[in-house]
Amino acid sequence: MSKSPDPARRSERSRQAVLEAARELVSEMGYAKVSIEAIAARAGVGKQTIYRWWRSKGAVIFDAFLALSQVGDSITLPDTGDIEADLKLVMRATVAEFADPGFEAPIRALTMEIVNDPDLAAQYREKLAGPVDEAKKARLRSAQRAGQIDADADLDLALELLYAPLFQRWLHRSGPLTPEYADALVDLALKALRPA
Amino acid sequence: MSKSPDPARRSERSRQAVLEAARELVSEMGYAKVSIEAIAARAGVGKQTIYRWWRSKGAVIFDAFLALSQVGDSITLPDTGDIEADLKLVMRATVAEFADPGFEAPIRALTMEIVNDPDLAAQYREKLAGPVDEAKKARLRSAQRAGQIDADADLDLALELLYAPLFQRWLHRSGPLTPEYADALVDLALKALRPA
Amino acid sequence: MSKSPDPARRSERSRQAVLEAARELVSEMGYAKVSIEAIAARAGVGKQTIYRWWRSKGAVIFDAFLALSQVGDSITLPDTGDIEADLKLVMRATVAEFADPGFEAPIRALTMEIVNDPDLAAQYREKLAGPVDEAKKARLRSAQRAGQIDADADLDLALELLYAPLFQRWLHRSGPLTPEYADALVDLALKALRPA
Amino acid sequence: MSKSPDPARRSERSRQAVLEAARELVSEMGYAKVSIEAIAARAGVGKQTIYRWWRSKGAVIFDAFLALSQVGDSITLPDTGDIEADLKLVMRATVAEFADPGFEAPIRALTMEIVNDPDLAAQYREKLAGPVDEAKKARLRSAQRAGQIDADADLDLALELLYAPLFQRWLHRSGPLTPEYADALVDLALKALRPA
DNA sequence: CCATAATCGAGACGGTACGTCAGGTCTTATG
DNA sequence: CATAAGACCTGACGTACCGTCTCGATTATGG
Repeated sequence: MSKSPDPARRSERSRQAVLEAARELVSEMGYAKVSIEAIAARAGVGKQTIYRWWRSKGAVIFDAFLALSQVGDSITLPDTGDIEADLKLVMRATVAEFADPGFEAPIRALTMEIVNDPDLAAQYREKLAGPVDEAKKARLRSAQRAGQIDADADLDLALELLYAPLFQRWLHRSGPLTPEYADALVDLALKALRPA
Repeated sequence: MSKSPDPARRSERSRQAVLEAARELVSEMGYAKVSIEAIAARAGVGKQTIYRWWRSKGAVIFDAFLALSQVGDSITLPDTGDIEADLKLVMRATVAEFADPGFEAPIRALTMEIVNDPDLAAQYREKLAGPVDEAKKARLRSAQRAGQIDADADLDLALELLYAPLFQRWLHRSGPLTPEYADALVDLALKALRPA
Repeated sequence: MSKSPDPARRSERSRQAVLEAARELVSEMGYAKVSIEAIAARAGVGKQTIYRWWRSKGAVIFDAFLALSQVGDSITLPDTGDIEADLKLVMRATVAEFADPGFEAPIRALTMEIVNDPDLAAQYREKLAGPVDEAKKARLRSAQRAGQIDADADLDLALELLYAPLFQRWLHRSGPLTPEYADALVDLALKALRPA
Repeated sequence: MSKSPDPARRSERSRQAVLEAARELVSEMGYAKVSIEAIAARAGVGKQTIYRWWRSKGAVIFDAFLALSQVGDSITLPDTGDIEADLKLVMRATVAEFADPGFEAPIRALTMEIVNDPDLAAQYREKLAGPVDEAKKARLRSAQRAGQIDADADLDLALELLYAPLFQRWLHRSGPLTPEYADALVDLALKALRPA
């Protein structure tokens, strides 16, 4: 009765080939210039096989990089007891990641999809951002317990305060992304979150 | 010597028609589904006329909304002397603007272009974000003079602290955009910017 | 190894639709004004389907009329034993055909292609002119056996002597095409071919 | 009141430049690929100047080669008293001309125009073919007077008999164009024209 | 241990849009 | 006022992909 394909019969070989081809092509020519046709050709796969298992080009590429960054069962951020030092470490790492030209294409590709497609945005929040944010909030909660951060602080807002400026600067290319920037951002955010 | 078209001979009528058609079409069907072909048809203009004066679909649409939001010679933010009240007013307005479904399509369209095209990103910063940011920084400077904000604060960073969280929440649809959110954001940011 | 399309997968329905559309359009508006775009539209076929199977507009139109005039396995000209009467009959028919306004457009279209494209000229000779000429030469050979024509005559040249004047007069519109003209031409040619 | 341009004001310099450019371009890239735009550019002339003075691309190109082959006030064919020898001489020359690859492009260009455009065909007959044919007929008339050709022969038909086979063979590329062919053709035609 | 049904690769199909070329008209400024 | 220049609208070009649709040729159970 159902018309949806039977996942049990899905060819894992084809799935992997498609995702890998997608990753390669996005890296080589940028998100916009990648076509389903090209992915199928590179993967040695029929177009129908892609259409059978993915809703759109965006979904394929999204999956491709999702699978890549798939986080383990649980992530934990460093916790030395010094929230400032720990955050600066993490933020400097994040800055470095964004500055890496190899990450440029895929992250922008992911972002494009998220801007356009609410479904993918939800999937992104659930599968990628969510777990990471949970880990970050866990570290902030630890800082709250240690009295380094206001116990009443809204941690979602706190995360935005820390990460959104960095993300926006990268997205709009509105300024340099340096370790100093990361430090300054942490300093400022922590000032905002300081216990009353 | 040059082979680029002579701007003196440009038809203002055609230029306006194209920009208006672009605006209409983006509003009606969303950025992704708009084609240069459709813009030309709607504007009653030859495709070549578009290609003569714009580099890409993105450039046209960008121009269309740029022209729309083209700010007057100078923008000034309200300055009642109370930075908190003034910022909350402005931020609530910004939140309202982002929440307005009528703005959704064009702003996402603009954002898409900026993500993809460094040239347009630069143009965006120069023509749109720049002047607005200057006005915002002017208000912050006034608050610095009034001793409401740390005199040593990096105002670029301060702006990011205020606006980036809002922008990211909208972009990723990661939370509600309410007046309360605006207030909370201002409170937090001002705490970070408070004089030492 | 080859990248050319697989003829086995070719859609006969599409092929027929294209050829018919081509014939109709040439008849309606003349060769020069027919476009591949129009043929595709009329045939309810994608442009690519035409480009996949034909090299050029000329090739399509050529095929269209080739298919139309496709001769059966063998053609035989009348043979009453009187070469003069038989030839006059055939030549009068040919004259009538050329004078028929309904044949004008397609024949001129075919001729245009032949003038420009050596490949199509070869195809024309092989598929259309060749078989017909063979039939004509068979009749002349019969006349040779009957002693009505010089046994040593070069039959290719003989055919040219008979048909080229008619064709040129039609092509250049340099004179009337009447039954009398046909008769006069036969008389003259037969005089040239008379046994020594 | 009239809208047609005043020929008196026509720029001879422009006219020459256009015709020369047309000739060059046809020789370089073949009739079909020449555009009015290219002719104008090469001639250093505004497109309008071409449209003002010529009806179509065909008319320009036609004019270009017409001007080139413009025959002097009168042409005369050799007349040694031996019609066979004289005709063979002329026909061999004609064969050579047709076989010359340098003549190929322009003659085919002219022919294309004539096939399609009755007006140009008329012009061709009047300005080019006509005078030449008159000269040929004059030679045949001389042969009639000398008793080498039937006095009652229709000279128009006689010309066709001589030249059409050659022309058709060239047009359809249906056989080699050699001096021997010229001779054979003359022999055959003269046999047809022999006095009774 | 096959039978049979879904998936697979391939790629033709009807389409839409691309970015380019040229057609023929119109405007502008020179001479 | 004809000209060189070239922008304009139009329409066709030939190409790239879209998403759908057959085709055999594998698979991979489940009867």
